Amino acid sequence: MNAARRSPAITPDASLRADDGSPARRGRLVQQEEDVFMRIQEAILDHRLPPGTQLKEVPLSEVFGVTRGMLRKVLTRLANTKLVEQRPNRGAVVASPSVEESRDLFAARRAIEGAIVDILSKRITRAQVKTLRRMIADEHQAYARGELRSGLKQSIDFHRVLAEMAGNSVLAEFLEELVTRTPLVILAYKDHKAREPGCDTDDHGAIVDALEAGDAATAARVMHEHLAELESQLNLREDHGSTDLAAIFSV
Amino acid sequence: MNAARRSPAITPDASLRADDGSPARRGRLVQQEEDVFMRIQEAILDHRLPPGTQLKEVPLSEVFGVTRGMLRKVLTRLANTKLVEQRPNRGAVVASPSVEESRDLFAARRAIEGAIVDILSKRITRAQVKTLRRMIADEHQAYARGELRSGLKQSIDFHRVLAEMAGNSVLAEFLEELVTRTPLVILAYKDHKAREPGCDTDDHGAIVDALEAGDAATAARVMHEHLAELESQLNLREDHGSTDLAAIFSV
DNA sequence: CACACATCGATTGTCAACAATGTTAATCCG
DNA sequence: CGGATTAACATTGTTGACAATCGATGTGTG
Repeated sequence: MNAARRSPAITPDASLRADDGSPARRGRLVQQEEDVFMRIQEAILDHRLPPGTQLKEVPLSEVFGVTRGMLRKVLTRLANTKLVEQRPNRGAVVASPSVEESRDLFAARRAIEGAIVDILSKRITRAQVKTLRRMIADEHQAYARGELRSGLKQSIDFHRVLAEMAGNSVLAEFLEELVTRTPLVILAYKDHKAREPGCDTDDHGAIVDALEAGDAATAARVMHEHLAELESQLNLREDHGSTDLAAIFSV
Repeated sequence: MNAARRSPAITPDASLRADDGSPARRGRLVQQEEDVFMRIQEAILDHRLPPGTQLKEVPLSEVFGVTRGMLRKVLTRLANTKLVEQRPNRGAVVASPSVEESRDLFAARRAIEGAIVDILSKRITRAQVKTLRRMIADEHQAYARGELRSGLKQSIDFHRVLAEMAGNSVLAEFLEELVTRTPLVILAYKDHKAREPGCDTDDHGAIVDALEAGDAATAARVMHEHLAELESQLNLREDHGSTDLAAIFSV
């Protein structure tokens, strides 16, 4: 079910090195695992490790200075969140989300975030509104200064915080996974002819307005539109998925 | 965040044995892992391994005739679906869902299954309606014959199939997790004074009716009510969670 | 020359011994 | 005798060596 965009089997030595070779290890082996997990995750989400890249265990473990077993655990964790795909006996590769999967992801986000704002509209506090408003202001500032990357990160955090505030840990965890997967989908399918995808409208502000007013229906509607717009900025036409030989050789 | 209902550290030798000691192993080591996974999962969902039970690696691996490493992987997988809790350096125990977690779970199911019926109402086929109707009939028969366990299992399958039919793999996977966790919650919190919780109303039929009619709103509403009723049959009052000493010693 | 088959190197998967940590029980003061 | 300290044990966590598998390359044959 994965888009068959296969990148060459990069051995990413130069790409994401930098580990203190110092053997200053305490009981923080778990810390170390977390660190490796985050580093690889970030590399994937930045497309420093593009979809399809083979993640070989030995080179990677050497780069990070951890044992192969540890790295293996990290790869499994990344597979759990669908950022990498583990093929039995054939190693792990960076996931290539298919169009269908990407659409499903956005549909799922609509469902879950719709529920989140619905819940939140009934229990949001003054302080929370204030926090959200400040986040939006910061976000706008970042965009205004042209700091696209920072702005995007803050946009994402807005959605995360919304989920936390709703106080439903189950939904929050699900959304966390979806929000993490979103950048991979965006980078994989962003339409180069269109403008940079992102939450640089004022939908966030409108959502907070509705939440403050306790207007669940409006909040949900704006959230839906917001996500639909984000999705619409992507180039999610079918083909991609099935290596279309005819098209490739322009027959 | 877990209900502190701690059961004695059962070493479940007699409880779930039975493994072919025959060394008829082929390349099916992964099969074996799946088998152990399912066996433990079923034991948990049946409350043969009640919440709080310690799952020690050596005894369990011996019972199933697998290596400790294999069992360890299984425990991690079970922890991923929240059926067991892994405490660093202190082993794994069967999860004790808290009241809050249980409520969140039902709220999440409402959100996700609401979205599922909404999607499905727009694309359901004749054949699918027929399949669902047959499932409902079978389910009713089971209940009518007093086969409670079978009926419950079929009720659950109904929800699963609905998710599959909607064709959104992301939502389907989320729901799969929630549906799996539900029996644990039910068994942990079922109100012994009330009647056996389950889907033995005809809500399922009403949902299919609405789906067939393409009436998304009604389908979603009935689904909501259906889940709300199931939740209401549980004894989800606060306390449970924080070992209430005063109550225990009736001070 | 195309295709099936065998061999070799590279890579992943498994295991059993070892290390680290937590838990329990005994011991030693105060 | 209560409470802390420490020693012995039980349990989990990690590692490096070994085994199984895959993919590529080369070879033989119709």
